[in-house]
Amino acid sequence: MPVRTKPRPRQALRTPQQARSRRTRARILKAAVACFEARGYDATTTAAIARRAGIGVGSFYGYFRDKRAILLELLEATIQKIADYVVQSLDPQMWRDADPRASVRTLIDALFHARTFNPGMQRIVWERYFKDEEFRAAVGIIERRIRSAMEELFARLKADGRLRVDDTDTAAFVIYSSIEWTASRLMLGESGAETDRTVAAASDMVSRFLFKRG
Amino acid sequence: MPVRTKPRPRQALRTPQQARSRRTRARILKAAVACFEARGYDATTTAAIARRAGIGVGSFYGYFRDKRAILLELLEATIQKIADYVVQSLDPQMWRDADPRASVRTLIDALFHARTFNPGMQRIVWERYFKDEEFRAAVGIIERRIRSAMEELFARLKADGRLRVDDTDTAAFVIYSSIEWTASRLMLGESGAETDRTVAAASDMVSRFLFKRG
Amino acid sequence: MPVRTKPRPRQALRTPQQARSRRTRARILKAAVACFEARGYDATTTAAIARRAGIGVGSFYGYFRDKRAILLELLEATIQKIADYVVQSLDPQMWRDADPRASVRTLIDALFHARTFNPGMQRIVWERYFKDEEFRAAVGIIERRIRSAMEELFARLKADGRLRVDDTDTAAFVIYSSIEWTASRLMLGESGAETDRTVAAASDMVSRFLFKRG
Amino acid sequence: MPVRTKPRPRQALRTPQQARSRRTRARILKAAVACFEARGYDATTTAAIARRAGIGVGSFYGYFRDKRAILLELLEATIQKIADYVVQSLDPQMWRDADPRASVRTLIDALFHARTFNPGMQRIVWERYFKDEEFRAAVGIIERRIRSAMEELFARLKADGRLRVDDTDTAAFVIYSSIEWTASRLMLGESGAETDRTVAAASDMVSRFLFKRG
DNA sequence: GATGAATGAGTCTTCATTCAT
DNA sequence: CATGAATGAAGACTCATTCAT
Repeated sequence: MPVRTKPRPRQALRTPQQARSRRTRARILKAAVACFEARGYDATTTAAIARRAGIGVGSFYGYFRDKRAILLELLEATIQKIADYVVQSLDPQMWRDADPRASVRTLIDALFHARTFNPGMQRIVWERYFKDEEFRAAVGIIERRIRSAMEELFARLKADGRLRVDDTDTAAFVIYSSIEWTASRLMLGESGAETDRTVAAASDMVSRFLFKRG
Repeated sequence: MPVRTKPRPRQALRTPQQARSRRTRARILKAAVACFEARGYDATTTAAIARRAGIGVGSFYGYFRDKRAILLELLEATIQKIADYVVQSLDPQMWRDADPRASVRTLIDALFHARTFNPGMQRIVWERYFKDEEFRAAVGIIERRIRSAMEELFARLKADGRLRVDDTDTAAFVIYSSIEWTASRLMLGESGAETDRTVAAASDMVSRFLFKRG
Repeated sequence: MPVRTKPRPRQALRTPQQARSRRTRARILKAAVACFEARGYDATTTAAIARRAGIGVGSFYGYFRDKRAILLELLEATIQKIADYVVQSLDPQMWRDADPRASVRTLIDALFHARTFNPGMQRIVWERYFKDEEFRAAVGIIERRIRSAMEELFARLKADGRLRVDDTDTAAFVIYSSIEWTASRLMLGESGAETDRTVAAASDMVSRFLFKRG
Repeated sequence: MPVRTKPRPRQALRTPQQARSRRTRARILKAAVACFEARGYDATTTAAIARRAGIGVGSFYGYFRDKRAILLELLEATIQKIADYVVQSLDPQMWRDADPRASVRTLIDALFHARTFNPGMQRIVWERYFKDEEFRAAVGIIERRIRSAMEELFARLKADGRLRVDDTDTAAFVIYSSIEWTASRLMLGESGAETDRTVAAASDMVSRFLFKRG
């Protein structure tokens, strides 16, 4: 890149309205994910993504700022979904009415299931998580929403005298991080554990943690 | 960053016997860790490590195959220590004699404490974990040893009728992964949780999971 | 270039102390000038400079930040020399003692001669002048020093009643710019004028401008 | 910026006869000038011109071979005007009849004024001048016409014994180049000089150069 | 043993130009 | 005719690794 005195405004991204353009955009996303999964994020070059998408290198830059933008977009597209999905299972009404064990099981199921929304991305997001503040922030949004919902729920249950734990905020953190990683490990393989039995054990652990008759 | 697929033939490593040589080696290790912590693993160049260690770039290669070897060595040096340290807290004799809650607390303490053996390396190891099979393998050694010890312990306790859980192997995995990540998150900051309260909560969770009167 | 969250410090430039290194540096400079002259500044690639210097691309960057740095260095190295050289010919003592026509001729000679200090660079510096603020600034230093000296000299001569012009500062600017470009055009060729006759004419023009009996 | 050595075969240009087409052409020219002024010639992309002109990139090529063609066209459109305008002020009849000082003043005024025909293009043309032979040639046409007229005029005046200078051709060159650059510097700013005083000084310089009683 | 200059393959990124719609 | 998506050659720059001194 030639040294510029005045930084030139980055060339505008294509804003795809036409059908062909949208299809190309989708092809790039798909190709990128495939490359990321196959060789990891860092080892994937823009050229490789373009080749796999069957387009020229230059076209790539018409749609995305760089490969990081793809990952960020994919992540941000799932953030809402994941958080919404899990928060559903933290509905106070449900927890009041239903059997505590069943409610916990529903929550744990949701937390595990949320990991499967974008299975191929799991490892990639983790690969990025420790290197990229923006990624941590994006993932942090999910965590904040879910932990907040847990904290609120636990506070109510505690006020109703239905909870065994006192320090509900810390409990929310411990439960969240425990399940987050247990579920991730399962998805990433190499854990030597089975999904059903893991979900069951995790449910037991959490419900006994929270409830006397858990 | 050029990602090398095929390793090239390399010059033989010096095996340092002399005092000065050993000191240089130590300086490189220290410099590398400092660089890794400061800028992350990938962003650290061999030149930067050498500069910080006060040696020439060429000399670096006399001591280490590459920067990856440094991390691997640092990791491998801690593997034994960590595993040994945690396994101590899984001594069946102790668990039979002591109060279950106290035993669990000792285990949780050990698992949290083990993370502090090489605090600056935490993030770096995680950064590497998802990208490098050999790293996962090294970390896996710790896990396997600890989970094995847990499985054995739990099996005995179960045989003695002192355990609430049935599926002891899965319980071992769930407990291990839960605490691993909870402790990591704490070390890495940004969790918004306090150490003491987190350890206490984690202990409660695990002991209630395992024992009727936990 | 991968997108970095934190900008990495630019790799340090080699500071050549050893003989070989100094020779390489000189080779690069020479090669760069040759390339610039042959194809122009913009059309010269770092690779071309490196090839001509008989070194690898990477080596180039060990010595210079980019090709712009070369030009700037060459320019800055001449700035002092040129300004000093011309300012000499503006010594008030000399102008008081000597014949006005002779003094003017000495000045014009100096201004023309200064252009020959780095003949190959003339066109390149001009090529850059209009595109690069830093270049204009560097060239501006020469101008400011010379015009200042002229202004001071003219003010004194005027005070002595020896000058025909009133607005001495504007006179200094007009003389400076006139000779600057006339000399440049001569060096760049295609003017269809001869050096000796041009210098003579310019001298006449300036001395008649300044002095009654010029 | 890729510097093309060999021009590729190109699609035929549209020859606009229709009103709309001519309007589009004008819009492109206007947009190009605006871009050139704003960012410089080299930093202006065809896409930027097209965007500013409100047309598609592809359409651009229907009207101009490339951005260079635009500049060349703009220049060539002014060449006649500038030369004609200045040559007017070199009319021998006028110089014979009028006061020499007034004639010179008229010439200098014309030379300065000619620079203002296309003020925004000044810097751009200079930016191009040293890089592009065809540009130098185009600008050279102006110079040749004006210098020829000057040479002829001076020769006559000399024959009439009204001129102080002997080497009239060289005088024409020196005067032309002097005023060209002095006027340009003024237009480009950063000279620290005022227009009126500069024109006055330049007039004095030239008239004293040419005439005894200048 | 130590040094650091030299290397060049490998990445990213831009942009003039074409051409299917 | 207009459009703008697609192209890919070309250029800048980095950094792990070697090797002559």
